[in-house]
Amino acid sequence: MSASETRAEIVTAADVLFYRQGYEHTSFADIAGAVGLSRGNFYYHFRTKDEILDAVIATRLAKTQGMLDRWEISGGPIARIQSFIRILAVNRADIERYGCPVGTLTTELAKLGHAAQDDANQLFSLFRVWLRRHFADLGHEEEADALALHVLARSQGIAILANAFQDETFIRREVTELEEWLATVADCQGKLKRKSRQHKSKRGEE
Amino acid sequence: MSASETRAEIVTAADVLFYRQGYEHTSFADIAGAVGLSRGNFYYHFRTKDEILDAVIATRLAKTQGMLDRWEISGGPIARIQSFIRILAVNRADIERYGCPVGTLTTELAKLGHAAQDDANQLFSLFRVWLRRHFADLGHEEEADALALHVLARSQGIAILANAFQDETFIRREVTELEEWLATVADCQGKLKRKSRQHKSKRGEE
DNA sequence: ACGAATATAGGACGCTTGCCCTACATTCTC
DNA sequence: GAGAATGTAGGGCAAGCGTCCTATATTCGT
Repeated sequence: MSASETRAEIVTAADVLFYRQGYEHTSFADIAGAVGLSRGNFYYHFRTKDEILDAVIATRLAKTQGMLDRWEISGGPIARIQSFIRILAVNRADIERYGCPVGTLTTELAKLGHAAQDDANQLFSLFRVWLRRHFADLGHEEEADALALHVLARSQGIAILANAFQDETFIRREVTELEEWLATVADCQGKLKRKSRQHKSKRGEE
Repeated sequence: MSASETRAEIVTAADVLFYRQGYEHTSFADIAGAVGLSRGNFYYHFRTKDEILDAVIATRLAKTQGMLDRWEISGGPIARIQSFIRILAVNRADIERYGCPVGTLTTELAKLGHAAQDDANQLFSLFRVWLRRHFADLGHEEEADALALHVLARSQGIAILANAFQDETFIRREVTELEEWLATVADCQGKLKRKSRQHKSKRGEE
């Protein structure tokens, strides 16, 4: 098997293991075993555990960016922000069992004081600037960043409690509430727009 | 030094270390070193690491209960719920550095599949039923639990992002928003009560 | 077809972990 | 003040960790 294929397999396996068991609690042997490799061969592809973590974070960043791009091909800012909110409902089962992949990783790395902490935070930043842009498109230029952080925080909180209490109806209810909140924010924008016509009208909604 | 004193010192040291470094990342030697004990002596007081964790959780439960009781000696339900919300502001520095003690512990134990997971969740439950009771006192009997979980989730989300981004103004802003939200919930109760003596009232907020 | 590059296997290192034991010091009891 | 209970120290265990090395397969360019 080609080196890049094996490497990709390792990263994929490490990705899911880091998610389910945590970074520190996952050993070289765990990953090697999951891929079906010897530890020696493993070392041929990754010299240190940190290297694997870097690779995992890199692919997560790429996959996340891809997802955000996909959300952008159709619909307006409201629909796009909704797509974000709905990950909670879509990935409900995983979140109940393992929590949010982004939140749990950054939390763990923060406690470990790990060097890759900043890289992991980039995952949050990816969502943050994406959401911020769409809130700005809704006419909330000034509070765009605060709104983005607000949505992120709400999602993270939902994930944590869903994980702790394994409560499906809780997730559904909170997602609905968050969508209602978004609607009021979007509505507020409508009023503002009617007052003072925004400069760039690159909307596509309503 | 008496056995119970040493034991208490160990638990205190373990408590803060588990909070700052995480449970798994904290070793016997770390705790023993923090208290200034030999590993041998340590074993005299605690045979296993799980035993220490249980003791730590127990004291956290007791301390939390004590705090909730203290919040109850004065003020009405609104002020009490506000007390809860304000822990975020009060413990701002620690939360930025180490996250929420409850949230990070339950998250970690969930990933580890640790036996004490349920005990740690009791910490959440403590807050949950306490908040629920006070929301019920506000006239929101039916949605009391949902409202309690909502506040809990919001707090957790704020803690996570504050920890990731180390952003002080973010915490302050979100705390203010959460307090405003509480005011609308409380306000809604006032109207409802005037209308139909605090019963059969759906839809609490907004 | 053959040497070179690539890929895999398995063992071994030094260290740390949680855990356990035994020997010594201290304190308390009578 | 002798002896029992309590507390402390330090060493040592097997297992697992991340890391590294070397020997062997496999693939590939020419």
